[in-house]
Amino acid sequence: MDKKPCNSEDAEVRKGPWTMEEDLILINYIANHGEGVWNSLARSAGLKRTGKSCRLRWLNYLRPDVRRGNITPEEQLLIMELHARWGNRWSKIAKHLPGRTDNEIKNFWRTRIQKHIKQAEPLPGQCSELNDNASSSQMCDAGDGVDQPYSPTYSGNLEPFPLPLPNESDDNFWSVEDLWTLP
DNA sequence: AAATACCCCAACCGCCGCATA
DNA sequence: CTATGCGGCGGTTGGGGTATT
Repeated sequence: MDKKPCNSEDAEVRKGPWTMEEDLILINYIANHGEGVWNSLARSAGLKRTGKSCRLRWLNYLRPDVRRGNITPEEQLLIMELHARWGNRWSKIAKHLPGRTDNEIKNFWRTRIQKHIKQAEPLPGQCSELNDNASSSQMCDAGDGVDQPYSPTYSGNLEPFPLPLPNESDDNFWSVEDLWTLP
C-alpha cells in the first residue's frame, strides 16, 4: 500500500509527482510536435494530466534550457535588484535570468533571501519588509520597463550573501539530464 | 540510535487577462 | 456584445531530506 498513488487507470486526472515515464512521454511529444495547446497536448500525448500540469512540468523542469540549483552570486544580485524594482513579479524577473524559472526564483526568494533579510533586520515596530503579499502586487505594477520607486527594506544594501552549495546526489531520482540523454 | 525540528523544492490551486467563437 | 476556453501568474501547501538534540 505504498506505491500505488491511485492505480485507477481510468482516473481522469493524475496529480502529484511526475514519474520518469510521464516525463519521457511529455518530452518526446513536444520534441515531435512542439508546444501547442496544452490541454489537447496532454490528451494527445496520452498523459492523464491537466494541460496546466504539463505546462508547469515542462517550463519548470523539463525544458532543455532550464538551469537548476546553484544560483550564482550574480544571479542572486540580479534577483534582489529586480525584486527591488518590480516586487513579486517573478515571471518578469525570470525573463532577465536565462534558464531560471519564475517558480525557482520565487522559491529562492522565499527560502533564502527572505529569511536572510528577516535575520539581518529584525525590526518589530516597522511592518517591515517582505512586502511579500499585499503591498507588492499593488504598488509596483504599472508597466513593463518602468522603474517603480519600490523600496524594500534591503534597498541600498544589495549584496549577495554566501549560499550553501547543494550537493547533487540524486541517486534515488532521475535527473533531467538523464532524460535528455536517453536514446 | 532514535526522535524532532527545520529547510528546500516540486506541484497544485485560484484568479486574472486575452483571444476566439 | 457576450460567453467560453486557455494560458499565465502569484500564492500556498505537502513531502522528502538533512541537521540537530
